[in-house]
Amino acid sequence: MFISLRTEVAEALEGALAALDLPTDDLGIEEPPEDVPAVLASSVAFRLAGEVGAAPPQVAGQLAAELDADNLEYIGRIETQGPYLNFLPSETYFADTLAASSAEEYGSLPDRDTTVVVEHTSANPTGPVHVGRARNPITGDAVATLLELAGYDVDRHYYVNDAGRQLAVFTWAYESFDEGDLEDEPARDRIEYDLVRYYRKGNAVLEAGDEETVAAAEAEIESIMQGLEAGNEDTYERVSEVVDQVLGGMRECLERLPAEFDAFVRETRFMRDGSTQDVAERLRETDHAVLEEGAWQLELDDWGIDKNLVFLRSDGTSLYTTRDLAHHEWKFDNYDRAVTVLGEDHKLQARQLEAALDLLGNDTDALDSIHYSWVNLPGGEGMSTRRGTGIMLDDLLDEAIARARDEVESRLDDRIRDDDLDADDVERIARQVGIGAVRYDIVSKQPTKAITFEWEQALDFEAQSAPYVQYVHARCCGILEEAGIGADGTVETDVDASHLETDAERDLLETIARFPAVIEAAADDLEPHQVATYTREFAEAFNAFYRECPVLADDVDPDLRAARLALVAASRHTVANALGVLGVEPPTSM
RNA sequence: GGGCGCUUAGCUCAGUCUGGACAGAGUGCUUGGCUUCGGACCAAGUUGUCGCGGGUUCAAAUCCUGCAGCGCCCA
Repeated sequence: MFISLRTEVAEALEGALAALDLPTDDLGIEEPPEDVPAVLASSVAFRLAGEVGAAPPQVAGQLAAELDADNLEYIGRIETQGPYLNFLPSETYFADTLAASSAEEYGSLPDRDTTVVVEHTSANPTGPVHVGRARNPITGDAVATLLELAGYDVDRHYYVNDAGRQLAVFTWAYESFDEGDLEDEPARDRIEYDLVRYYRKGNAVLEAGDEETVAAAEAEIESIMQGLEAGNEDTYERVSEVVDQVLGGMRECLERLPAEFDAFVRETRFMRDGSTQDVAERLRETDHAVLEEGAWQLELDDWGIDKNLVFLRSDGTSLYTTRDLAHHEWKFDNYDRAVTVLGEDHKLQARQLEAALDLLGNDTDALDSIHYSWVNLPGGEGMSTRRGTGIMLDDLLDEAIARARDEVESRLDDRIRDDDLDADDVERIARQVGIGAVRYDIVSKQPTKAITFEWEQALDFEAQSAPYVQYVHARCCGILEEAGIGADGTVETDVDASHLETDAERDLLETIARFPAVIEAAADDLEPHQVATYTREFAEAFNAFYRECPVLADDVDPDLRAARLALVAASRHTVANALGVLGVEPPTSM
C-alpha cells in the first residue's frame, strides 16, 4: 500500500505545485523521522522559498491550502509542521494494508516478464569452502531470492572455472602424488577435504621443490593447459575427474546453507564450442585492438580504463576474461539481465569485461555486478585454500548448530509455553537458528565493508540477529495455533481494520504496509541488506504490539480479537517472506 | 607509482547513491518487568570532534576537493 500511497502523494503534490505555477522537478518527498506521525513528508517548501519570495513555512502553508486530502484515497490528512508538509494515512490505507497482507505471498511484486541470471559463488573447485568465500553464496542466494520476490524470473548459476592454471596444477598433482606423499589426514570425511591435500602438496612442491622437479611439473601443467585450449578430449577428461569430485563435495557444503543452483556452467564449454575463438576474432577486428609483444590486447581508455586487456596470449591461447566474454554473450542470448556476485579483487576485471562486451555490441545495461570485501581472520590474516588458512564453512555451521542446540536445551525447562518439543524439534530449531544466525550476520551488512571473522560475534544469538527476528515468527505461529488456526490455515479476512486503534497496532500496520516498497527498493539496488534492516524494524514494531495488545485474552471483544488475529497473520506473512529473502528459515516454534 | 573501495558511540553496524525535522539501532554499563497469547522478550537511563582540513548550500554524515589510515587491484 505504501507504493500506492507514495504515488498518490507525488501526483497530488505535483498537481498543487502546477496549480501554483511552481516547478515540479523535485518534490522533496521523504520519510519523516519516527516521532512524526506522518507516513510521508515533503521538504519542497525549502527550495521554493526563493522563487515564491516567502519563508519556507509560509510556502508549505500555501501548498497545504492547495492540497485536499478528501480527494485522496490513502491520505487522510495533510498538515504542515514548520516548512514540512506531512501526509497522514487514511482509514482506507490501514484497511487495504490488512487485506493485502492476508495473502501468504504478501510482499511479492507483480511479474515483470523479465528473466535474470544471477551468477554467484563460482569458486574455483580447488577445495573446501571457507568462510571468506561464504559471503558469496549467502549474498548471491539472497539477491536471487530478492529478485524472485520482486517479480523477476531468476536462474542461479555457478560458473565453474575448470580451464585455469589452478586446475591444471591440481590435475597434475592429483595424478603425480599418492596418499603416501601426503602429510595430513583429511580434516573431514568428504571428498574435497581429501583431494585438497593433493592441491596443497602440488603447490608446495612448485614453490619449494628442486629445479628439475619443478621444471618437469611446469611442463606437464603447460601441456594440460594447451590440451584444454586445443579441445583435446583426453585432457578434458583428466581435468574433469578432479573437478567433478571436488565440486561435488563443495556442492554438498553449499547445500547446507542451503545455496542451490539451477546450472553449473563450465568455462571449458566456451572453449569447446568455439565461441571463445569467435569472440577473440571479433575483438581483433575492432579498432581498439592492438598487438603488443605478440599478445592481442584492447585499449579501453574510452571506457576510462587505462590498463590494456590482453585477450590472446602470444602463443594464441585465450585468457580467463576472453572465455568470460563468450560466457556473458551466452548469458545475454538466454536472459534479459545478468547479475554477478564477485569478490572485490575482480573489480577491474568486471569493468574490463563490461567495456569489452560493449565494444562487441552488447547492451551492457543488462549487466550488473555486486562486489563484496573480504572476510579476514583476527590479526588481519586472509583465508586461502592453497595455503590452508581460514575457517571452513562446514566448521562454522557445525559450531553454530551446536551452540544453538545448547541454547534450545538450556531453555527447555523454563519455557512458558507447554508444547512439548521433542528431539526432532530441538534438532530442527538448532539447525534453523544456527544457520540462520550465520546467514543473517553476513547478509545484513553492506557487502563493500570488510568483515573480521570472530566466533562470538558471528554466533551472537541476541539482539540484531536472526533468532531475534525468528522469534517474532514463532510468536505469531504460537498465537495463531492457540487460536485454532494452523500454520497453513486461514484467518478470517473479512475483518474491520478500524478496530485496530492503538499506536502499537497502527505502527505495526504501517510497517507491514512498507514491506513491498522495501522489496522493490532492495531489488532495484541489488541490496538484500536493506531487507535485513527492515526485519529489525518490523520485529520491534511487532514486539511493541505484542506487549500492549492481547489477542486471545478473555476480555478482548470478539471483533477486536478477529482484527488482531488478522494482524498477527499479516505479521507472520511479512516476517516469513522477509526472512525468506535472506535465506533464513522461519521457525514455527523455537 | 596509478586506480577503486572503506573510515559513524568502548565494540558490531544502519543511514551516504537521491542533502532537509534534535545522527539511529544493537551490544556494553545502571535499573525495573514472568499467577497473563512464548522472557531468545520488553521498559527506563547512559554512550558521538559522523577519520582530519577546506569548499558548495538557506541546510552537509550525505555533494566537491586535499590529506591520513586500512583493504583490494594493476605493471
